[in-house]
Amino acid sequence: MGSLTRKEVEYLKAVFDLTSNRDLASSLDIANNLGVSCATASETLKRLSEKGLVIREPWKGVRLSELGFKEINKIVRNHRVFETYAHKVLLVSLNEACECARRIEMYLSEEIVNSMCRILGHPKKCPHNKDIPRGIPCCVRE
Amino acid sequence: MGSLTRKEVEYLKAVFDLTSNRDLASSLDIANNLGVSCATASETLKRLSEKGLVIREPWKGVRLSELGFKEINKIVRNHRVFETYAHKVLLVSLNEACECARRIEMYLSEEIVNSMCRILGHPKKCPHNKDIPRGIPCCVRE
DNA sequence: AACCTAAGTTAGGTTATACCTAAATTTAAA
DNA sequence: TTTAAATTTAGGTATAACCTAACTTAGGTT
Repeated sequence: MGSLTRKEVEYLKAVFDLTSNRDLASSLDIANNLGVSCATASETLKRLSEKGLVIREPWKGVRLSELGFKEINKIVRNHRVFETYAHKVLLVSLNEACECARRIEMYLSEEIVNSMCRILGHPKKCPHNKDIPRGIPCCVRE
Repeated sequence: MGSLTRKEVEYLKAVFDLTSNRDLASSLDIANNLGVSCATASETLKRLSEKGLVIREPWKGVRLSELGFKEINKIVRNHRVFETYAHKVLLVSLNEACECARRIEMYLSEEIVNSMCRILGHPKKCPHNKDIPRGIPCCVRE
């Protein structure tokens, strides 16, 4: 429905990162990750669970819902494709590329990102050596 | 100081456009342009004048301050360079390019835009045939 | 010169995001 | 079983954006 705010994206990214090992991300971990109080984190996560983006197990932690994963995976793809393109093709410093990617990641369109991805030859890793999520049907046939 | 909000950028763009002919843009013109009430426009313009981005002549209208012009000119350049690049190099439809440009224009960095501009050969016009503000020292020597 | 009317502004209210501290509450470990 | 740490709730603040209704001003008409 209503699209995500910048902060909500930050929270989802934190959940995404923190649950790469473990099953659940705790409010405290997320609070530390984002530099806010535990109460604020808890509150925002509650809102995100009401929007259906995370699954909350009260007093335990949160994980991404299917919808939440789809959303944030797309944004992570946007970030990593863009920063790779900016660094490799536009010849901008990696730092600069990453900073700009962070600001625009949630506003980039699939068409533009897929086009950059194609030009780059569908890279599997960003310059930080992190995985670039596959685009379907950009990198992979349906 | 505090950077611009998206809405503030919209207001500055409206002032930019509306004052291309005339000296002052009225609250009503801006309100119509943005689809808000006159009261809301007046209020926001007051805030922008407190931030030093527009010069307000109460009961008459507003114009961009030097700072406001510098800010919005940069954003307009970002928009037009990006949309040109997306259309010409990334081969995305003009509509798509413009839409995405609108969303990211205020977050693009100078380095990235200058790099796109260089690759395009420092074009003077965007695909809508509007002027692309010169980058200094990108398009023009200082 | 007084007087309308349209344009512009102010006053007061609403909603939403995003933060906080302090006070509960729950879980789990000693 | 007690207690400490983690978590949540309650209650509060600030800011951005919007609104309607009431008021003010400027400028053209008589």
